[in-house]
Amino acid sequence: MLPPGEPKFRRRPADRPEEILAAALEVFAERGFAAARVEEVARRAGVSKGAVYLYFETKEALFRAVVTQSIAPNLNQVIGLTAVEVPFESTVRAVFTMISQRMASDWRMSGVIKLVIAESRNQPELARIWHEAMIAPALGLASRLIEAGQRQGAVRHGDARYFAMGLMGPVLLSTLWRETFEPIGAEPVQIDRLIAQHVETCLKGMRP
Amino acid sequence: MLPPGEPKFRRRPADRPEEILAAALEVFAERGFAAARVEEVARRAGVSKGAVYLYFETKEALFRAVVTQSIAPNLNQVIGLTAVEVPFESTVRAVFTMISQRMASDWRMSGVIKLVIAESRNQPELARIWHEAMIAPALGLASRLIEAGQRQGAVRHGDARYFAMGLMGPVLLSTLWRETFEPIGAEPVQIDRLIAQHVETCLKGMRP
Amino acid sequence: MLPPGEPKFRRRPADRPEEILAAALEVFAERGFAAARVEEVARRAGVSKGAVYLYFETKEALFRAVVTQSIAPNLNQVIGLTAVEVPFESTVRAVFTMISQRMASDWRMSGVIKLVIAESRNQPELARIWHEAMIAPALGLASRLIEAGQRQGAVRHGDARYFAMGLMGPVLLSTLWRETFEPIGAEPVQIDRLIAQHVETCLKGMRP
Amino acid sequence: MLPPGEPKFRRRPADRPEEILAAALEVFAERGFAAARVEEVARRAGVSKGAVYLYFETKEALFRAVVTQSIAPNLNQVIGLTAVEVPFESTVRAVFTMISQRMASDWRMSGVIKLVIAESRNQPELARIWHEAMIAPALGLASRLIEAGQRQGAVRHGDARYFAMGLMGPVLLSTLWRETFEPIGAEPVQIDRLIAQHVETCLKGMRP
DNA sequence: GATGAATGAGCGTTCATTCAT
DNA sequence: GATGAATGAACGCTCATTCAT
Repeated sequence: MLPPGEPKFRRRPADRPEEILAAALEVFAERGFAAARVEEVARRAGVSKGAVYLYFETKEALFRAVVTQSIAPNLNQVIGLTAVEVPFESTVRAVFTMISQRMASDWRMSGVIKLVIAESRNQPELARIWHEAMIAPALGLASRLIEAGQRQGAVRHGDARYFAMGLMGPVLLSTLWRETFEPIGAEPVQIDRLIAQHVETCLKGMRP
Repeated sequence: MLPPGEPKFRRRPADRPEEILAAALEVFAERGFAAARVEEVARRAGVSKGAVYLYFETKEALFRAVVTQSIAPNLNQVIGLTAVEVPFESTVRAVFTMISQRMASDWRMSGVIKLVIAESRNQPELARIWHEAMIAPALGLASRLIEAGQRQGAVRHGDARYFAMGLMGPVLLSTLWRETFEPIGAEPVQIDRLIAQHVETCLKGMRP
Repeated sequence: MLPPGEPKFRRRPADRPEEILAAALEVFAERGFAAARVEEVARRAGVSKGAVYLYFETKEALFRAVVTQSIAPNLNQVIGLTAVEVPFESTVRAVFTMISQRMASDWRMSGVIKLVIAESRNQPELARIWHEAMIAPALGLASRLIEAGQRQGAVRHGDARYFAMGLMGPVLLSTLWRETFEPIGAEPVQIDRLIAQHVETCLKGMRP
Repeated sequence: MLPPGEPKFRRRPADRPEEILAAALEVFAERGFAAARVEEVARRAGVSKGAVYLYFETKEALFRAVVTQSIAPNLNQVIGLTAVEVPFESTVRAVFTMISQRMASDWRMSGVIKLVIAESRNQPELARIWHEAMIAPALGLASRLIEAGQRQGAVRHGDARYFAMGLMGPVLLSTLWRETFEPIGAEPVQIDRLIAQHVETCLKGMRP
């Protein structure tokens, strides 16, 4: 009874939007917003060009969805750590171990970070959302952690926000390194080893 | 350099390429390569659209020129420091003081860095050029400096390249912060202060 | 006609084509052929988009059906008047009273007239059908009536077809007025009063 | 010195917009707004698709320009007649002689009238503009003329606006006849003869 | 050299039509 | 029969590039 050959249409389950989002993240991360072609997103998602528009109003809406959906899963993980009450240095090690594991395993984050940076002028609303939902909370959490360390006498005098940025900077560097220079043949960075070494350096350097 | 008596508002054709490059950097940094319009570059350079094509074969050639011309001035300055032979920590402080001053004063570098990151997949040749001409030499220089420090017993055991990235990471972070989040109202970062604090933290943390 | 006991809100499949045609006339009259969307027709008919294609091969076939089905009911009514043999002026008054009542009550005719006019170049076959089935018979009927009046000495010398058009013109004008200018706030026309006054004027003006 | 073959570009004088408008009127009148293709307008104007967008922002703006530019020349001509003070019947004859000549010679008016009618729901602003700039003034002028005739005892009792519509109706009918039914082979209407006969009929029928 | 009107390939988006369910 | 997700041709609009002036 099955007709020979491939059926022209195939009804798929409700995960179509996710498949399109995944394909869109790939294409946007590779090409940037303007150079990405909707048809290419559709091709990688295994659907026709028109199907993309069944789920997303415009190319820009698709882009927004790509960026905003990247926030939730990471946010929860970071928030989870605030509850734990442990000595300062152990907490910093735990947070950055988690971050480096996420960065190493979740290839999607690197792409989104690059997109937010690259498109911030064209889509300031996305930069704002990312700042408010991801950057500011994470930076605030780290700053408060450091300030607590300073009050406990575990951390020397200094701007807590700059200490936090000093810890985070190499995370960003290694992420963008992987996105930018590894594809053209630069020596790979082992993110977990880089971060582990850097965290120890900073912890020692931040002691009174 | 200007012939005396020449009124300075008189545009001399010989300046055209530089003016176009400056305008192009502005527009590319704001919009990215694909979303940048040649006509907008021409407008900001005060020339006609056709004039851009008198000096640059294509939009892509213009982009390549923007990125490659940004290398030379910075490269010389870094190379200059290798000649000087001073104690390890003083050299690190001197290098990063210079870097933070350049980053704070030369708004063009931030834009180019962002462009190289954003367009690395579309224009891998540019990422390669930047890596070979800027990143690898600078990283190699820093690594060799640190290795020398380790041989002198001034720096503890550890991967020299990761120490260098640990030092550089916050420079990149603050640069992209200024490009990405300050325009949407995020709290500004004082790059020189951040870097100064971070360098002291790392120097202390890198001691044996 | 309805079987007794059948609840009237129960949609019977046999009504589908009529419901679709009614919805299609609405949408085509509002938007014109090209701007009308099949999905909107389906929505107003309370069926799915696919259902339209169960009854009509293509959008164009649906449009043809809308236009051609509008012919029959009116044709019978006009033809009915030819049988009656009454004095000239009474017949003219009777015909135009009927026309003005139809025009005032049957909002569908106005829409179809507008469609035939608007789409005559894209669908010349429809203009031809309408001309052959509606316009030419009606105009021929009126012309023969007037020629009879002229032979009886009740109507002055002149082109009978132009007299007929002189009588019909304001009917068309008021119909299109209602379609075109009343929706944007122009003063409404009372079609029956306009036609009554105009018929008297023409009858008097056509006397020898 | 002339290169053989056709030059790829040819700079034309400042009448480009008019050429495009003329071509656009043709295409819109034939196809309606939605079915008209910008590329076809460009082809008939002898320019490329992109050139249309040098002079008109969007297809809709082009359509608006087509409709609004049709108003001015006719308006002046009608207004000119209000100044003249002549006996009632002579004035009516003069006005309609002028109208029939315009309609017979200026093929553009018929197309625009059809467009305004057909697109009034999609582009109500245009129907409003046409009503305010053409229809209402002309109808008001005719009504005032007839009311003056009534005060002079030259016109019998009756609604002046309906008398005016009675006079104008056949003008619209014959115009749309030419647009709609003559292209499909219907017998042509000699607009000037129809109107001349109709005006005499109405004038006689409007006498007290 | 310099200009900017003109070109036309390319892409976002729509929607008539199809067909697996 | 009915549905509506899916398709893909078509078309509006943009903008890098060209070239007559």
